[in-house]
Amino acid sequence: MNAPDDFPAQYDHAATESAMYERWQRAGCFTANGSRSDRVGGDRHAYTIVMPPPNVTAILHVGHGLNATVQDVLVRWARMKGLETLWLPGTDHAGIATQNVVEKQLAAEGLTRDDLGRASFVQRTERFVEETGGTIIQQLKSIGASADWSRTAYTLSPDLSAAVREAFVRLFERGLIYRGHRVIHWCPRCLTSLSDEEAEPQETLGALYHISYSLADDPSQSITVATTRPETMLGDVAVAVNAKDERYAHLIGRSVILPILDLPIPVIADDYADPEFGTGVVKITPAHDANDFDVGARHGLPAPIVIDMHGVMAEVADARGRVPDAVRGLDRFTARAAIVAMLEQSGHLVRKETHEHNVRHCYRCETVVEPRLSDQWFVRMAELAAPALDGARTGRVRILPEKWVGVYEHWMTNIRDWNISRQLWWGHRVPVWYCKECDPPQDVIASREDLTACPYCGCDVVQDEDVLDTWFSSWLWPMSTLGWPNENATDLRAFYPTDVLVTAPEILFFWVARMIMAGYAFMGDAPFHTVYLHGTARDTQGRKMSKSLGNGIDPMDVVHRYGADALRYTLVAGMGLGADVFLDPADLEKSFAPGRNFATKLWNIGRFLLKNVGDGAVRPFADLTPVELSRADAWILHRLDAAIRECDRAIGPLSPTGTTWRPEEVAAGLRLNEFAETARRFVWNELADWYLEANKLRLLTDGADQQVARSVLVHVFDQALRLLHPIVPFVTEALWQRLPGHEEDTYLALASWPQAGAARTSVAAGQFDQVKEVIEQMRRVRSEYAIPPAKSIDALMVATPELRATLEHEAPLMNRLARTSLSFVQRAPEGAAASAILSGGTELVIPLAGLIDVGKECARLTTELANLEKQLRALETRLGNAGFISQAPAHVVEAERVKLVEWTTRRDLLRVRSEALCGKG
RNA sequence: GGGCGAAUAGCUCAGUUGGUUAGAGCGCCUGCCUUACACGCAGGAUGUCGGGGGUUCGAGUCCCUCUUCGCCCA
Repeated sequence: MNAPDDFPAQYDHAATESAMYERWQRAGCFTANGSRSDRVGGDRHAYTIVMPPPNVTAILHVGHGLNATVQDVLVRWARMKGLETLWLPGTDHAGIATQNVVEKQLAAEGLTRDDLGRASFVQRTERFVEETGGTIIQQLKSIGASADWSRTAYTLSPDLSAAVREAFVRLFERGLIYRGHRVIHWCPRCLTSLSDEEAEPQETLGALYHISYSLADDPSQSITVATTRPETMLGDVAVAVNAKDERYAHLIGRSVILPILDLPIPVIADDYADPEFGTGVVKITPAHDANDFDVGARHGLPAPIVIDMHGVMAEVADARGRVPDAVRGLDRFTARAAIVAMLEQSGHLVRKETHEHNVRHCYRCETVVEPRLSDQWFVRMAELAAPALDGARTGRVRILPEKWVGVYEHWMTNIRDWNISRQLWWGHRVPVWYCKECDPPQDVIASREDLTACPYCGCDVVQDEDVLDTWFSSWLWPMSTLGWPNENATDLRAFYPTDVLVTAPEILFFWVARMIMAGYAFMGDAPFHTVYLHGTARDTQGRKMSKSLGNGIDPMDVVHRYGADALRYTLVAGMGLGADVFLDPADLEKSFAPGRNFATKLWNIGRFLLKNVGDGAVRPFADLTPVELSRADAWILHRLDAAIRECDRAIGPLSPTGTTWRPEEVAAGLRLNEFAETARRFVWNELADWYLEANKLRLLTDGADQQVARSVLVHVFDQALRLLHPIVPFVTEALWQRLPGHEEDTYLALASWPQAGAARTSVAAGQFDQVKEVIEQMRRVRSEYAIPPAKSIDALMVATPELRATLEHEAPLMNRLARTSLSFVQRAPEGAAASAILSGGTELVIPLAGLIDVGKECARLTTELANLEKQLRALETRLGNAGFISQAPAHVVEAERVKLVEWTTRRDLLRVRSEALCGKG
């Protein structure tokens, strides 16, 4: 099994990964069993993460990879901790996005959705989803995502659609869903309304046009309004000034003449007019601006519509005679130029200045959004927001990084009603029917079941044509995927509430906040206790990776070239809490080689181990007695304990101790980069660089000690593989399967998480640190004086009495690793020599007559001595400070005293060396 | 315009309640194909912790202020 042939010097990820994933799946490693959850009488705590569902037709990009990797690390860790772990995957039907793609295909065939009609358009979209959907699921598998695919959900599936209906009807019955007539965001390309969140503001350099309106009763006077959208003036019904604005107070109640149309419109007083902005006079266009709509409503003004659904100038409603022939039929932006030209010609354009402002764009097609007056369905949010806000404030839900808490609270406290209807065909149809004859109690009928006749009069009914916002299904995701609204569903009882929600901050409002509201509204509890908002993948210039910029990295490309483990390692290691991950799309080697190199390093530790231990039986680690252990053994076990503790601390508690997070633990954990770095450092810099090197001699010498070394080595590597498994699952599993004593059909993916022993100082481990320091100092001297690596050199040690026996015993090891020939002496000899003072006061002297540069060594000693004396003086001052002694905690003062002794000894020894080499003074 | 946050080595960033001589990775320099690994080994250099002020025995860490940058919302 471990023949040299299948253990090449370099790890072959391609030969390992997909086969390993298959084995995990066949063994059911990722399948959760609800009946084992202690919430339904089982014997294990449950741990659940619901995967943010990618769009069903999406192709995996780095953002998905990053998101999935974070979740997979957490889930694999929880699984190893022995929890009944469910990572529930799925996809989102993505209303606008998917419909857009299909419409583009149709356009290529010269067709529109209207040519097909609703039913066949939906059919065609379903077919498209069947053909192309699911690609991303295969891709997630290839990066190692250990989701429970047997539970894969889809927002448009019958079960989840039923949940959507249930949620809608319940909210309708509670009076929280209503039909509203108001100005909403409209995409003239997608031909649908958008929620506030879907209309994304973008900084745009536009113009502010100052237009003069003459007074109707005195054409010699005029006032100037400032607007960024002059084309909407055709729909103006008033100009507003602030009542407190003395400049205009005398005009209130009079009329001005709307240029071009020559229509008199009133000057009204409204606080909406900001005296500080522009000229302080604002034109009021109720049908084409949400704020103006409110002003119009306050003043009982009409709302003429002069722009149609396509963004084209037209007399749509209440607008007879308002759109001149010259602009009728023009696109809004063309019309803007035409209107400006007309104003210029008639002398009404006072001036035009460049103006930077935010213009909202459709988040799916980037088209500039048009405010549009229409009838839409809204969810009343304030009542839903209250418990969700409370949940964050009381610590029921924590949001990490904490800087987002403020943003969340601000949004929640200023929440606006949610427009949930979309004029699309792809999605959940609004479950509302209109009776053709009678007038039902709430005017319309919201129903869980499809209606064919009015339940009140039996007459014909028609269903609302609109579909629901995609996010109206997404916000139910943590419940609906577990079986809600069936409150007896095993999964719902076993796994709800879930634990952590991992996503990008961009969808904090779109999705996360709404899920929390839905959780409280429908289940009476938050859907998760932790929101982990990770960073964004960016290129080296800090630009977000995106398809349109062409600066993305294809994760599949990385998987093929460097392996899934390399991808995951790079993403995790680069990801501070909430920090963006910087990658170079032009140089994959730079970004991903470190991950691949680490996998190879692990692989080679495995090779070394197999070569030196073989795959036969090894003494069980538990049988070893402390006296059998070498100092190196004690040291690596001590380091292992420390590494486990640090990893645990970095990744943090699985869940809050009680039902809410205590203030001191709110920010704890989820430092995946620290977790990765700690584990890497242990394996590479401690296990490989020191323990393996220190063990080479022992492993070559047959006998009882060799058996101890083998046992410790296998144990420590086994533990290290466990620590690293959540980050680099493939290479660790492949190695773990080859460990001596591995039992058939057992998987690292299900192995238990390492447990740290009690924290304690180990004398033997401390002694090994001394040995290590000697070797390091010897290497430094060798390097400094360019002593050829192969040349062995003599070195003298003046050891303190308590260390002498230890150091003598470890001399063979030191000689081997530092290429020295050590002798122990009572006092350092005179003469040209390089030296080092070790902690604890041991002196290392390397007589190098002829080899060393006395001046150089002298200068080095002098600098070291000067630095130390400076530090020592500062320390003495601190200890001489009455305030410090009396007010600092005792352990801090004590530590400073210990330091004083240590540094003084060192200073004295350095001074002697310095004087011996450089002469006194 | 309102709110939130950031500024630490050449680059990207750690530094969770103030308390070792401020760390890591990458990059850079020097030397090594030392029988697990050159995707490797050994050694090395690099910081007025953005400026100023304050609180404190003690500040990268807390407070104020200025500068620069970012994010969210209007």
